[in-house]
Amino acid sequence: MAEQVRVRFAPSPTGKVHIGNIRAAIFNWLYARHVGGEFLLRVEDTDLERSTPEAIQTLIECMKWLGLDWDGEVFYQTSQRAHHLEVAQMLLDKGYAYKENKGGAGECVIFRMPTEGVIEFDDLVKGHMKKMAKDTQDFVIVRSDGSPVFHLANVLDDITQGVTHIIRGDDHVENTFKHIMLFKAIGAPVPKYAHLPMIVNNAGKPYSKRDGSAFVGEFRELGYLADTLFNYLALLGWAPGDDREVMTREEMVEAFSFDKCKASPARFDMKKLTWMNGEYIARQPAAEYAAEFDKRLVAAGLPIEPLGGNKTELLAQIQGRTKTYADLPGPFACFFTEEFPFEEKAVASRLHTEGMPELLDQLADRFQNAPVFEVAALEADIKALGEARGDKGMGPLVHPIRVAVSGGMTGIGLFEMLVFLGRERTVERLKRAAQRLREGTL
RNA sequence: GCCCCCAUCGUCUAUCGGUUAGGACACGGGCUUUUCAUGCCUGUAAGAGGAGUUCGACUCUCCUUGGGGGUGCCA
Repeated sequence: MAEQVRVRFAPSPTGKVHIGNIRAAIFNWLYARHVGGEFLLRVEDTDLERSTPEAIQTLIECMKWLGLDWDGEVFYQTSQRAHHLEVAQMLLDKGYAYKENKGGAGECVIFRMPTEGVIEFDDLVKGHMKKMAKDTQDFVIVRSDGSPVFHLANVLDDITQGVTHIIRGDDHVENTFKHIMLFKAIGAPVPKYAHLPMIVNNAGKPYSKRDGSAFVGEFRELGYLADTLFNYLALLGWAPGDDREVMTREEMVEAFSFDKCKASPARFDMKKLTWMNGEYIARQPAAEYAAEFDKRLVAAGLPIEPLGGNKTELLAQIQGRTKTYADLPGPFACFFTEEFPFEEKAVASRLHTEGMPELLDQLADRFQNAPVFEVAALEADIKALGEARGDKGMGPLVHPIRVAVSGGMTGIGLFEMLVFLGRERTVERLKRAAQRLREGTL
């Protein structure tokens, strides 16, 4: 009977959750779900300075937001202090560790590393790893102030939690040689290890907050979906082996394996993340999208009902054009208020031309007298007018109308836009723009 | 300095000795439509360098170079 797989995510709560860290959580989760094992959450809160209840709360919120559900109760490292110290004493008694007054700070407990032979292990992603014992050094396991050090606490907790696979960042490879000796000294089985490559910036250096958004919360605020971030991060250092990229959780769980993990660092590409977010937004249920849209309207101080037209139909037009929620309401503010902003560049390039006020007035009249105010009819009419004027395409008419009516150069299809706004409002906005151009206030 | 690891388009990656080295993002061109988008078609673009093993190397071995990690009474 195969042993039950048990993995863990063991962050120290620092208030913010770094993407490199959460990616380790994602890989742990993916592996646990793939093999039907358990995914545990251990909070390494031994740094009393930084481990505040708020920091722990933030961590848990990020986990929940990303759908990284863990099994069992949250395990707090501080609860194990007595046990850590007990084992340290045992190690001392058995001669695996010794006391020393290093640098005069008082006596600390130091673990003895071997001086001969090799220490080796098979990393699930990096392959066979080995180190000569002579290249290792003894290390402190209990500080002179009596507190257990990371190495001791981490290993001991993994033993008491019954962790079978340790999946963590590449920066821990060197620690592994120490930890293996600790497991052996304690007489516990050595778990399997999988070290994930680091996420780096454009310069190939570790990705930090200086490179842009580096914390989970920031991506959330910027309007990225949890599913997007999860999917994108899963693809940094792992690929299913075929050409799939946008995948469901189930597909990722099914396809996950360590031998498809890369051993080299991966760069974080904001552009691809944004593209993927657009894919996820386009696939969102309309109601969910509408709820997010409303949040952004409220945040912008706008009413949640459009000035005219059917909101559901309007959002259906906008949804497929949304890359991130941070873009909202942006160019779509014109559907909700008369106080929409005019983009300076758009005005300069499309409206500040000879005879524009007259043209806008002419168009206003034309719309006023159009027999029907519908997409197809309006499009045919403008096309006809353009041809009569000898224009090349509809651009010379469409661009000015768009800017006059919406303030910008992007948005939904122009004629759909006009119909949503309605005849009256369209005519009024065209005339107002013409007037402001004459006054020089636009 | 010493130790460990890594190396395919600009980026993320596929390839597990024999391929016109594939896909995606980004970028360029075209069509739908010289309106915003989408969609579709399409172009540019890669095995760091050098030895070796082999009938045959991106793939295996070694060296060089480049990059990353570690070298705390941090985690």
